[in-house]
Amino acid sequence: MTTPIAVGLSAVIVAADGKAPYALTTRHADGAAGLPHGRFDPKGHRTFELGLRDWVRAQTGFEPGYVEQLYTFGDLGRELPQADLGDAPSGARLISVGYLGLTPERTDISAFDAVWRDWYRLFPWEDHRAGRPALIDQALAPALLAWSDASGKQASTQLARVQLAFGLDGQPWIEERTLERYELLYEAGLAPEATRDSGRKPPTLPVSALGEPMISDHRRILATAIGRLRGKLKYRPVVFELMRDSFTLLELQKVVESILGLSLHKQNFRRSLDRSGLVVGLGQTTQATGGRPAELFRFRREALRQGHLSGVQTPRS
Amino acid sequence: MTTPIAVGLSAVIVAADGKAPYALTTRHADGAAGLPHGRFDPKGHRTFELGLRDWVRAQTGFEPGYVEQLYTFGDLGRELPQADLGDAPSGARLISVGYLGLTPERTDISAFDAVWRDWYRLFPWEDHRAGRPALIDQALAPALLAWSDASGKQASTQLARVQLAFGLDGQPWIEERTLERYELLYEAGLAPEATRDSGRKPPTLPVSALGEPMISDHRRILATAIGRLRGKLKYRPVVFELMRDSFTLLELQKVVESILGLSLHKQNFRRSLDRSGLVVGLGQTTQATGGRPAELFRFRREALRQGHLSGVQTPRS
DNA sequence: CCACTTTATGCTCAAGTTGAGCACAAGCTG
DNA sequence: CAGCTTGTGCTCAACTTGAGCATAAAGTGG
Repeated sequence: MTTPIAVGLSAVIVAADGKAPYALTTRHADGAAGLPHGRFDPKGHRTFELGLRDWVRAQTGFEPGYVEQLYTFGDLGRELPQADLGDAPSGARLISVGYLGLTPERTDISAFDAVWRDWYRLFPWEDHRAGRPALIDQALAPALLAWSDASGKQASTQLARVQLAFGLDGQPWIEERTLERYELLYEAGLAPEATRDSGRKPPTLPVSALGEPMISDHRRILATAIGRLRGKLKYRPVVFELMRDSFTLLELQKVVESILGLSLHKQNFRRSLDRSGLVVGLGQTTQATGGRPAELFRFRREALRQGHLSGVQTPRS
Repeated sequence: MTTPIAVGLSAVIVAADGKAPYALTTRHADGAAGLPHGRFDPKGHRTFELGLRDWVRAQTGFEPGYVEQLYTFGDLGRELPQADLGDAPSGARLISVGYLGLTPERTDISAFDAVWRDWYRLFPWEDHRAGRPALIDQALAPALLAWSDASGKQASTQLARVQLAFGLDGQPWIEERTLERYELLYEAGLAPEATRDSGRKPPTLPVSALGEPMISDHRRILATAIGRLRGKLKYRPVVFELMRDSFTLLELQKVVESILGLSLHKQNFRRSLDRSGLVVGLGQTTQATGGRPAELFRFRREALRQGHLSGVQTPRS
């Protein structure tokens, strides 16, 4: 008797505005958040992507545009509780394929039990736009250092991981290392998910420092998505999937900043955009913002055809 | 009655020397090449990676070191013929998870039905070290352009894809687009695998231009691996997984060149290495090469701990 | 031993890019 | 109109990159 395999498809659908980046999430029984997800149906779905689109549509009413595969998670023991896949045969081994989707618009999903959730509520340590969050050095770092200290033979390795991931001890903060940071918190038993999965006692730090947990391994998938998107912004013109047809350069910058969780140098940001050839001015201006009216730009989709596929530069301020 | 799912694990294990990059391949019944692969066992394998290591060891005797996940392929219709997974229930939907492994040494695998195969025999159009291969413009481009021309309404899209992927019409050759190129050849019916999968008539171009086919979707997985490795070299210090403990800078350069399929500017290559802090001279020299003895270097593993994780620069010559 | 070949390595120079910031422009508000 | 807000142009020094010249240190054949 072989163990059957069930494949779960999960989607991180991202939208962003000047204030925050949002992930499309669903609400579950006890108020826990989850990603839109469902079981891959070998009969009904010709490809993963089509299956994923079906599930997202069914659960949130949202119709995904740009979509790419993120990672396939197959580890035993991370995915069990609440990984509600409806008709999955009990006792099945669950593996899950994560996808990243981008959209310019937070569509109306009020008819569904779904929310566009500011992802920094789930990862409060990731938002450095207003400087390094105090909770890192006040709450997380002490707990992580204590854990690494108690890691016996591996103490020095774990210490190095913590320092690199969280930018301690003079290390720079590298925004793409979102997954590494989450994994460390999980391993250190600081993520509520970890203690849920293992039956250990829950962490003592408050949710305001540890972020809101999610069902199953969804926060891990979200962390993967954030890290990937932060990296990809820089070498592929994907931000534009998050923008409407026309936008001002500041709007674009704010979106990039919200995704990266960093603030950028304004003049240099626009200079690099200028040179990149990725955008063109429309000659029109908008005065929606208060000060001097800003020129509207659009993404030069033609640039893709011409092989321009570097991303936007991200000069820190 | 639900359709069962079988998960296949496939490995692209790469080694390289000054002459060529090699992938560890297995030999099958009719002489066709394949990748080490096998079925993921939900009972026996705690993680994909462990399962993969088991299969590679069993089929080739090779013990993988560095390993990373590449992509999960789930499309219907690409994977059927010869995807011999032993005890897979017939009628199962097969999905396959590809992995990339790197090793400094072409270990002895003569006891197994395995070969270290120069990957440019499978992708002859990918090797530009001695200039752009004539077969692109003489054989592939005409066939691809004819196909795009015959693509009806999509003709212009397909034309643009071909030009971008193969560097036609003034476009630059971008070495990472390995998968895009293979996909185009597949879609155009030029890959023997495509006609095998669909029952259409096989292509008329010779294997010397189209490359040797592989079983199942293995050449696609290999193309994915090549593209990923070519990209990753530049932003993560992974080349060193392909080097022995000590090496000369020219050896390193040759390995990078063989992976990229490009030749590089020697002085600038070493200058950038120098500045990167990724290597240190050992003070010893070797005169294995004929001319003036070269200094031996080693990878500064400490650099990883210090957060240096950019890759090597690749200044084209 | 010397001219010559081969590989290794140092160095220069112009052009371009980046990081940082000053200054001015063009709206709105009280 | 002063003062605030956002937008936009421009400069300057420090670095990086692309390209190539020049020299060093081995081996080889005469």
